[in-house]
Amino acid sequence: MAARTGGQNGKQPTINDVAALAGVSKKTVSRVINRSEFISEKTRKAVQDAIESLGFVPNPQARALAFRRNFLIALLHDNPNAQTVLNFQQGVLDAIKDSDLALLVRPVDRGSDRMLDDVRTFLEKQRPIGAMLLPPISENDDLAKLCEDLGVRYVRVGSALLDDAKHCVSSNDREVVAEAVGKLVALGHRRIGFVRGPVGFRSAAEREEGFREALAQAGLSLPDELYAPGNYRYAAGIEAGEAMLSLAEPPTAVFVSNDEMAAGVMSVAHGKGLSVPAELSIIGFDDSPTATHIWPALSTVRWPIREMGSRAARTLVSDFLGPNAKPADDESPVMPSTFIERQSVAPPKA
Amino acid sequence: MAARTGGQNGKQPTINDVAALAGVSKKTVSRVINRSEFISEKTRKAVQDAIESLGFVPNPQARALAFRRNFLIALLHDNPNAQTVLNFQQGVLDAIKDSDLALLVRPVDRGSDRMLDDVRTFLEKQRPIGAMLLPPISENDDLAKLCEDLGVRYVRVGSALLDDAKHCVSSNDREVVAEAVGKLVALGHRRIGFVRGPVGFRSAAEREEGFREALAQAGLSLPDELYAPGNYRYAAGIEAGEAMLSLAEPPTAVFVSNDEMAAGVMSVAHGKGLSVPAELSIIGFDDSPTATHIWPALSTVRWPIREMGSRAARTLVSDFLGPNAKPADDESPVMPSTFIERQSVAPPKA
DNA sequence: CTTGCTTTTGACACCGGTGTCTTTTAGGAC
DNA sequence: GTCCTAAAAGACACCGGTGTCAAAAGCAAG
Repeated sequence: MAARTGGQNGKQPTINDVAALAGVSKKTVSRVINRSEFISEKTRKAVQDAIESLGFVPNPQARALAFRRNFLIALLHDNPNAQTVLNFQQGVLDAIKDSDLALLVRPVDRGSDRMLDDVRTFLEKQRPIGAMLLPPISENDDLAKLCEDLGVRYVRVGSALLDDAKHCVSSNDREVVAEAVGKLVALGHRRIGFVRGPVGFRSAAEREEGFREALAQAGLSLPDELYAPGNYRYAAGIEAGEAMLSLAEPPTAVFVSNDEMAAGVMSVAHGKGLSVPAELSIIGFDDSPTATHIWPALSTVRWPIREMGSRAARTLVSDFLGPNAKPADDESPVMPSTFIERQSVAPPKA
Repeated sequence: MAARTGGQNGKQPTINDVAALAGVSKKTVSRVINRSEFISEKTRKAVQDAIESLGFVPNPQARALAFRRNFLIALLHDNPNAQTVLNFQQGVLDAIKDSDLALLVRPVDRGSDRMLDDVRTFLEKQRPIGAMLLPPISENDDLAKLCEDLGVRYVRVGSALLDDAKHCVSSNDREVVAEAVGKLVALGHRRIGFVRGPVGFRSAAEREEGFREALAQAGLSLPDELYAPGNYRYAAGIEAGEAMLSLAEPPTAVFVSNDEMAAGVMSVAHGKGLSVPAELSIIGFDDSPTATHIWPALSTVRWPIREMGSRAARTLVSDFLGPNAKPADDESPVMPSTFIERQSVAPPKA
């Protein structure tokens, strides 16, 4: 508990006040703040005391100006889903908690044709040290190039490596999807449906590849009628469910590329009086809140999203976070997703 | 499309460059940037051209320093639910889009006993112009007082007026809950259960009051066994559902204080083979994504959360947002919630 | 007590803007 | 043309820090 003199005379103390009180020059105070090594223990102590007793907090704007560098990092996203953004954000904050950094969050409208200009303006104005790009905009190479051009560091977060390791944090979706689908096969499922994510999304492609790998591994094929397009929205799940579950020979299990669509498929199953999981096993992806809010609870794949946030921040600005922050060079930027088994999967009936 | 000279020679142009190019003093350029009125049209034009051709963007840190004021507003929240935070945030951004302001998002750990100190440090360091407090932390008077003391403007967002209108944006939960429950009554329901939100949350109290108002209005009573405590979590919904639906005479309808718990109740109903809405009507609150992802889709109450975000920003910093931003004094800070009817409500069986 | 070196400290300019006050310019009345 | 006044523009200090480089202090060796 430092003595809080509060806003005495209504003004924040400045470095000059500290210098005066400690009987040193402001530069010396600056050295203490920035942990310069060329300072005697005695002086450091005196300055520290003065800082404490005044409740001095360095003005970040002044520092930013003098350093010609802003202690800000930006999180750019196009709301893949709210929980993901917030968890990621929390991970970032875990990482920068004890540093001087602050986090700027910036939604980006992927659809707009002014998107690049908007981001450019934002980056030019705020000049953050670095930017973290969440999927799906992390897949946009122009955006990465823009950061590069503007001298803003960047990290791209995705379901697979999108760039060299220095600019990437990713999960291993393909493997984990293959593993999950492998479990369906092991339970005896032979007719397994697939609901895809939106075209042009890397995450969707990765999940599909993982799915196909597992089928190939088991020597199974994917008939056209068991393959549905989708866009990660609930309505697409409904459509896919309607289509597949009306078939003469419906699938006994489905892998759906995200939880929201999986909820749609499940709702169709309920509507048709099909019991889940007895008559239809469903696996989703995301481990969104929805996964446990529907009935039966959905087996799904979880991204280590908070950890990815920390990792992304550390990759981006390890040099601002103290000695242990930097991920070792030989450490892979791939963070493992996990398959979560809940109640929506069972062996096929009969 | 301004000519983008890009990062020529690797540096951002400064106000001095603009001044030199336009053949005026930097103060004059400053006047143009800040739309001072004492400037001739001719000079303004010349300066504008210079700005355009250099692609000059004023350095916000330098401005902040000189103005002794930071062009930042902060959003403090304790993740009431992810979608809410993000929607609110979007509303704020709608409002500040064309201004010089930027948004800083800061999660706060309500549980921590260092919470106040953390926030204080944050505010002292960043010195935002103002802070927006989302529920439930908006209900914390100490936090509001802290902002006051630090000279940081604030706006508290809540389900009811928490402070004077200058510091408040709220919804009219009580009324709308009463209206929703009124509809249950109108359909013929007489045994209506209630699942409460966490003790100590204003939002929970408001919803309960609305519920009781509607019952009183209809001359109905609320027997103890139809009143369940809760905490806004799914598991609490499960518990409440187990308790009420095991009764000899279960309710024919339930009002649940948020969607997440409502999903829990619904899942118990499914588990017991009760058909929703035929045998049990359910109303939730929040209009979270979950509401439409469960089956049947949940009737619920929607906060005008994005609009509240815009409104909060405008109340906070109307003086930075141009002439039309200020909400008129006689305009109420109460924004209307709406009852959304979906498939989880029907007349009682028999 | 000097000398010579290293460590510590300080003076002063500077980062890129704005505030204040002064000077210049423009325009109208005489 | 001169004078006066208001509008426009500029000079210079300042916001609160850091960089640079020179000066002071500390210390061992001579």
